[in-house]
Amino acid sequence: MARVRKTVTIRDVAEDAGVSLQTVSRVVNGGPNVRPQLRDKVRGSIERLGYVPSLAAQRMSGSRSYIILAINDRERTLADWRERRGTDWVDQMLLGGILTCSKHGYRMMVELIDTHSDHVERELGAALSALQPDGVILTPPHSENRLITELLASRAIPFARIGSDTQGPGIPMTMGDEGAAHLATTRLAELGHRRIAMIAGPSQYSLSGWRIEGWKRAMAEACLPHDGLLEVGDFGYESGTRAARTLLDRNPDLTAIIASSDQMALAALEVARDCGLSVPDDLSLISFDNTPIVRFTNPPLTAIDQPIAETVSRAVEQLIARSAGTNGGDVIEVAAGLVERSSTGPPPAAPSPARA
Amino acid sequence: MARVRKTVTIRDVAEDAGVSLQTVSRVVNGGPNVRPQLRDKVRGSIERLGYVPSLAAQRMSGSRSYIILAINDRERTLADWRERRGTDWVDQMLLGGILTCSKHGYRMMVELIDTHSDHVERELGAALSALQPDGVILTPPHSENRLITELLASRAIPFARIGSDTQGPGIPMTMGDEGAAHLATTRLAELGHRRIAMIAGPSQYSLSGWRIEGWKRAMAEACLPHDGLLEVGDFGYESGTRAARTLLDRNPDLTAIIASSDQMALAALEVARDCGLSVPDDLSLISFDNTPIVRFTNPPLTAIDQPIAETVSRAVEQLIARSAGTNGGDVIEVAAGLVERSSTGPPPAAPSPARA
DNA sequence: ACAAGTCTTGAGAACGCTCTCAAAATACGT
DNA sequence: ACGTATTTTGAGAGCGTTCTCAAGACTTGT
Repeated sequence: MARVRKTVTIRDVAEDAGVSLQTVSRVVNGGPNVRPQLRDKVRGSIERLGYVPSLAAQRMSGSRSYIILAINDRERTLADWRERRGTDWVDQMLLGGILTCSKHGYRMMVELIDTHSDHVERELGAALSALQPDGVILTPPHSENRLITELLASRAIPFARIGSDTQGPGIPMTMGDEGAAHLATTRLAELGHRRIAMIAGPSQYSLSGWRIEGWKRAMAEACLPHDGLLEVGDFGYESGTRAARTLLDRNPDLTAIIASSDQMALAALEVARDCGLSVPDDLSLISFDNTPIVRFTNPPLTAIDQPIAETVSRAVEQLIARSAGTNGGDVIEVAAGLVERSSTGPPPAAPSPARA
Repeated sequence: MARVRKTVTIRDVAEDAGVSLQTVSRVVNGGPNVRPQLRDKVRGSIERLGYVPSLAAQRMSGSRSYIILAINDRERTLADWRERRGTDWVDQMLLGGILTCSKHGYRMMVELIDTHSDHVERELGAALSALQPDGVILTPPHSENRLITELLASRAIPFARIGSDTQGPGIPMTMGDEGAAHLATTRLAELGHRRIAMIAGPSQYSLSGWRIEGWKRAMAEACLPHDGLLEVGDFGYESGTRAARTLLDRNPDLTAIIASSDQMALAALEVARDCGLSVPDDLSLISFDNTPIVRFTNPPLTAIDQPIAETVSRAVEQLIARSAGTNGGDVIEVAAGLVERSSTGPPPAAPSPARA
């Protein structure tokens, strides 16, 4: 039976290296003013004993907790998990966050918060008190929630607001929504489409507005009118069905749709199928998000790829560097890209016979 | 400008309630021997001041850290993320873990470890030293890694081994792999299939063996031979392609395949298409995992749903309750279910014309 | 060679909490 | 009413680290 090993503390290392506890601390934290010879000796002891500082103790005495907290919407995340829709935001945040955090000796924790509940403050406050994170990453819709941003500001915790450029405290970060919508629209226009509709997200989200702007700008640049081509959904499947139906009913000459989420795009695909329209022969479709599922639909969807991981990674670095304190700096923007698959193509020569 | 609020400590509460610091601690931890009247008073102060104990401080003084660590394979997880395949294990662990943890006042942290590297011990050791988790959850293939299980045992940290029933320390938990494979095979046999092939996972995984056993048992019960119907893959797409090709080449009378992962099933679907076989008319297909993507393939795949979330949830409870210490208890099994979609049906009356 | 500086090291307090143990308050038995 | 058992409360140490600040060991300039 293996002996239970006691935890190696900084004291053990100090003793082993024959130096004071404080010197070890300096070596561990890369502090200045340690003779190279001593440093090496201490490093040797650390290595040999397998010493790793306790995060809890570091937090206790020092000013840092080495924890970055990522906030997500509980309802939405749980629903996505339960219905096995995939939880792309969480996945991508983890991807971008964990790697970057660990590169700097930090850890990332995920917290789910009820946006719509009035306990937002309580829930978040509890998490902040318990964890005392060095930084917080907010995703939409939290990133635009006044209660949340003010709570964080009042506690002087640096935070990044992803998908938000509103005034106020925190580091605003966007993912090029205007440009992405513009890119998708322009691409469709180049393919020859004239009637390009947009299924936007809810207006509470700033990014919904940006996407609409990008779309309108591209339409204007291509000298195309956009009247009657805008519908609003809530990012969910059902709202996509409604929006797609309305658009197709109202515009017999419609040949392309840009949906503001994969779920709404999936819904549009289904509606098109119901209407006897072939994608992409009769109708082209571009979705936002590029979650794993859109590679496996029939046809696979052309999609705007949101650089969530990259954005979160940059947010983590910003937060760790504390470069922004709690006062907003410039908006940081990471550009989105377009992944072309098989749901886009030139418009049909004449209106599909299935229509009219 | 909002005043920066100082953290509320147990001392503030004690002062506010006019009691000793120790009494507050007892109330917070639900300790015994506190007069109801006093308890209520303290509760009131806690509520009013919004006191939440600092996790770090709790860890420092007490024996618990209130952290459960979930270990995943780094390479695999990163690859899944990068290639946007979806990271079902991580998703499901989070789903089952976060909720159950928070119900008990715990937190869950995700750690990615390189399985194949020889720093396994170093990496895991560092995480354990830094976090000092109260429990660890191991997923395959870590759950069968001697280095890991022994490291955990030597540190006396309770841990659960998911997908493993091997002897040794830790709580073994399985997801009914034998039964699930048996169920899938039986279902196909009931539909009239006689030649039911299995694409298994690598033999290092215990669950690969269990699935093969379940399949063989069901075949035997249906009085069907299983010779030449077994191929082994590595859970990845490419290996699925190879295995499916081999099976179809070797068995012109093959009418059903059970694949040990969604990726391999997807590959089999593609191979079938290449061979001009219709799924499910010419070939029925059942996959293991039921990740989000298999709902969107054409046709949507019938799949074994692994109750990962449920299993992790139970693991968390076991760990928190410490009911098992580091000595293995009974194997805990959560049963898997079959989700029928459109990739299964009766076998063709005669061998498909596309074959032969 | 000496004062004044700089670099290197260490001692001790502090962080916020829980633990152990002793003191005070209450309950119980006769 | 008294001593004894039990419950309730509090005081003080300690967890592993970093912080502040002071002391010791070198430099450097004259």
